Amino acid sequence: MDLGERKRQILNSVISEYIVSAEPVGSRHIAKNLGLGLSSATIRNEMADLEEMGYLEQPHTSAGRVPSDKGYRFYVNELMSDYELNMKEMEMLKSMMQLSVGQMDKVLKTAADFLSQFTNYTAFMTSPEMKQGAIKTVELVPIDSGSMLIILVTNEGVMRNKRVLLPIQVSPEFIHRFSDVLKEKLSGMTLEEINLLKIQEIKEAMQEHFEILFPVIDFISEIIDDVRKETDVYVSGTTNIFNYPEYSDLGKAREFLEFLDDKQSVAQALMEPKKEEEEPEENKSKNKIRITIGKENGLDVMHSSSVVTANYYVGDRVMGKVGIIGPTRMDYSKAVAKLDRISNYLNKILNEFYYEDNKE
Amino acid sequence: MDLGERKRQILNSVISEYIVSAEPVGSRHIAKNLGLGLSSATIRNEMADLEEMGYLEQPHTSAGRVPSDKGYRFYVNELMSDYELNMKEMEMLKSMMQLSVGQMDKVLKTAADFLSQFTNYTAFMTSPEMKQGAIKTVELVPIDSGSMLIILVTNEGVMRNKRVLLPIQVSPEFIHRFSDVLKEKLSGMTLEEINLLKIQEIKEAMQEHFEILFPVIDFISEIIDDVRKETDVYVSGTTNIFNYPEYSDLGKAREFLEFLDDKQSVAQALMEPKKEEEEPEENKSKNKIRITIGKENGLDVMHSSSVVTANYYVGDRVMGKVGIIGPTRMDYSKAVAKLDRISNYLNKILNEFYYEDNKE
DNA sequence: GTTAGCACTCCTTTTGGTTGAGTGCTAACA
DNA sequence: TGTTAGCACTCAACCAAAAGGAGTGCTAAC
Repeated sequence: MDLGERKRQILNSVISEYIVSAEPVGSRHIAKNLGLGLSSATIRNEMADLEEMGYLEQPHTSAGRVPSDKGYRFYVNELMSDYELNMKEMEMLKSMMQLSVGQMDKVLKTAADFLSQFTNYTAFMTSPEMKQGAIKTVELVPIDSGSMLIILVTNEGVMRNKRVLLPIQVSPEFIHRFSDVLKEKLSGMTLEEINLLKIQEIKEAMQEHFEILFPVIDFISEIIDDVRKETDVYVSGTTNIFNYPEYSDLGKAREFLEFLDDKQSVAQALMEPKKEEEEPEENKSKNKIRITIGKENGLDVMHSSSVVTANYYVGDRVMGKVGIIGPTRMDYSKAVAKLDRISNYLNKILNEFYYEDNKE
Repeated sequence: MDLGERKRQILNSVISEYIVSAEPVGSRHIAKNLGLGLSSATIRNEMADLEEMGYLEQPHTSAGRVPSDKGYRFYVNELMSDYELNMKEMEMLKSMMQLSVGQMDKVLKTAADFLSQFTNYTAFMTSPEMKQGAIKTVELVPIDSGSMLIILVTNEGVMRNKRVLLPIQVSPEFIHRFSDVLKEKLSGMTLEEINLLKIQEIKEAMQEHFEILFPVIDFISEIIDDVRKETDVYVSGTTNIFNYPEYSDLGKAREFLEFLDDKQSVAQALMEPKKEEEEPEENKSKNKIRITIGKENGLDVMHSSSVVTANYYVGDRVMGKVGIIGPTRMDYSKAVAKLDRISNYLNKILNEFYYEDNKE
């Protein structure tokens, strides 16, 4: 259904205005603001039409109009213009780029922290998913006579370690030998590929102290399993929601913060639009940035919030998502622009630093 | 200054009542509630005295009385009775004890999460401080031709790792050899003890590829430094504050949540009463549980909150603090009892599992 | 098709009065 | 001298009514 130029302009104007003011916008305001020499009465008629079509809503009879989810959708897909970062924002961005790179988790967390400060919304970051769960390398490190450390580096550069109490006393030298055996036998394997045959192979190679093999295998599979199903979500800048009048009701704020505190459900909310193929093409914005508006989010708590996400990569494998959560009355244009910059930069760092792992 | 039995009883009654009701308590209520056959008028006189002495306050002329910080202090030190966990609470505690032990961070985080659920206040946990910063063991693990992992286990069982890009190509075998050298030379050392002589020793032992020594030393000191000054605080159950009317004002809630979000200042707030010796003995409760009430906390934001902390140990070295933060109108008796149980249990786990590291 | 005019709606804010819990003080009582 | 009944007073909290104002829909004229 096409809208006609004038209706588009009016809709655009209403939404843009509402995004900054958070107050229902009236016909008079639009009439003045919009350059067209139209009277408020004309605008009023058009707005009534837009409401009938579902793009606008009226909180009550004698109030101005407010965009509906459908209105925002249209705005995002058709009306919104690209936002250009201003000088100050460029400066901020630069300051982020000077952050040092260390462990991957830290890079990701720092990026999320920055994102929340930069956009003034709540930012999130899902931790790398280990889809295939292949082992890059395993290492055993003796700590003392009774315990050792298992270190496991996966395909995607994720690292985990776990301390294991030894069922029997073995020498450090033995642990080193054992470590070498494991490394040789398990490197490149996925969890599925570690079967009885493989275990037999390892057993033969280690010659003695078989008793410690099973606990080790146990721990390895546990670790991989952990990492694999770990729906870890890091959320930053939760208190930013206090900047927006939509959360000025204590109940609302509470509900939302409790939701954000429950990593489990945040993860769920973010994972939801996984049915990528079913989703209409128009819901995607350029550069793989995806916007989910209001009720498009499954969870009830999210019905008056929007989510803007981007993926991050190592090589060309999707590792996880970065994004922001804010009220549906979000400045989508700015949000997209900022997230775009940051995710690009993040990809750059990750690939410079971790790409090695995924070569070959 | 002694109070006399009756005043003590009345003060106790007022505070106990206020802790559950959060409403200013009036003379009439106390007259009825307290078994003594006194009229409200008498109570009124006594309460006026208590106010004059600074134990009680009046929000406004025609309201009941509310305890002051001084009142709470007196209550905590002199009046409060030990709280006995009831059946349901015992059950909960048991369920916590079944949690599996894995990496130390996780144990600590889980304990904090549990603590917040158990007490219904906000819980915190400071990460292990590495006071001496001695190296337990160092291990280098080749990842690929261009990089390796440095793993460092400290005295207290804290583990860190960092990936290092290699300035030159070296064989995995070399890295192993190098690893053995480092382990031999550095185990048990503190950062201060790694001096030029030591470095020379290592250099001699490694024979070739000296170029990679310095980056490694660099990283080691960086890691130790990181760990040492890392004022990491983990906060759990922030949204619990919504259960208490003192935060039912949006501004208050916001202020407090923003404070909790800023790990830096939380750390500061918790570290403050470090001048242990100066502190009057009475501020300490039995079993090393420390209570800081209202304005006793340095930071402004904390002026209407109280903090209850305990230390946790490995061996008999203090590793960090666990505790809870709540309104000054906190149920101190319950809070102390619960924290006591949990910190004891935590110590048990930590010592069973990590004590090895600190033997010898 | 556009617009001026006007009655109408309904939220928001203000105002003022009422209620009730609780106090301090005084005077009488044991 | 300590305790108590009585009473005037204070002040937050609640409620209802009134005023204000932004914005609409509709009608009639341009």
